[in-house]
Amino acid sequence: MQNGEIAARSGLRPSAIRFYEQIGLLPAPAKASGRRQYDSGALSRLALIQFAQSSGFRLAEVKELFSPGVEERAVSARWKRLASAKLGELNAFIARARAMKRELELVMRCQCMDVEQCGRAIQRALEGRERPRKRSRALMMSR
Amino acid sequence: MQNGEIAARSGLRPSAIRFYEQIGLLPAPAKASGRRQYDSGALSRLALIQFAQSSGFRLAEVKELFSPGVEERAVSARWKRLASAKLGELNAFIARARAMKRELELVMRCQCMDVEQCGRAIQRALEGRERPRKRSRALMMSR
DNA sequence: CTGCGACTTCAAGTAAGCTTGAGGTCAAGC
DNA sequence: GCTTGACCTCAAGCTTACTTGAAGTCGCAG
Repeated sequence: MQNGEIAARSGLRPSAIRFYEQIGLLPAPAKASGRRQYDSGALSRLALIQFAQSSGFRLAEVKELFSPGVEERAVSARWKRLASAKLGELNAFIARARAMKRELELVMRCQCMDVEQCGRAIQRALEGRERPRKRSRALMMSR
Repeated sequence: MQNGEIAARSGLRPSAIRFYEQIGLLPAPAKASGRRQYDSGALSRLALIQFAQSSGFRLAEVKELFSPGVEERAVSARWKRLASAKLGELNAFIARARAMKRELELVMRCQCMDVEQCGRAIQRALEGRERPRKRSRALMMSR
């Protein structure tokens, strides 16, 4: 199986496969006349990568899942550590998303005619409330 | 009020203020001997920008809020259009986050000893399920 | 006069996860 | 022998919201 085929089977693009290899997420396979030759193990590994990603793990974390620490020989142990941290992140994340929803619902009742008026209204409403010192960067949405 | 002061009052950094001006989010103020001189209107505008951001709007969307289309002279009308779109995104977003939670809870029951075994297990579990053709990129978490 | 701090401009760097482009190689088919 | 298509490498680009760095300007205190 070479790059085009494993890409098609995994639903990724050949460039993504090469990228994973480049960052050390996928081991470099044997090559025949310059071309990568993959076996079904590589396909399983890609499935695992994709599953982990869809569960919210970043590639760096997936990499961590693949490379055991001293006392974490079992994959399940690594999964559990990573997953419980991620669950915490997700909860914070959902809470933040809900707070945004509440703000949006307030916005839906906006009566302001111009930006100046609206800016002053927001400013008054926020007065006294503590301002976050550092931008939260907690939540981003896709395009 | 010059850059340092409006930055301190808004909780932003001077560089951020200049950046907003650069991308056309904040109108260029008058300058005295090369330095920007802001009035309280600028501060209100920054408050509005920050509020919009905290509600999940990207800067490009905030910009749209500031520049009316043909039939949308009132800020409230623009807010409503943007906010209802954003509410939809947020809901999709929360749904995705919850799906991730379910996956993570599955992962917490993982018994696999090595990556190969785990990859195969995932692969079997996913067999038959349709694979997303295009990566969703729907959700990202902060560090 | 010198130093200081706050400001200026402009360009480049950051994170994440890839994609895209340029330019080259390889085996098969006609 | 030539084209085609799939692959290769390497570097750079994409997105968002800024920050950082280099180098210069400004007014004021001492």
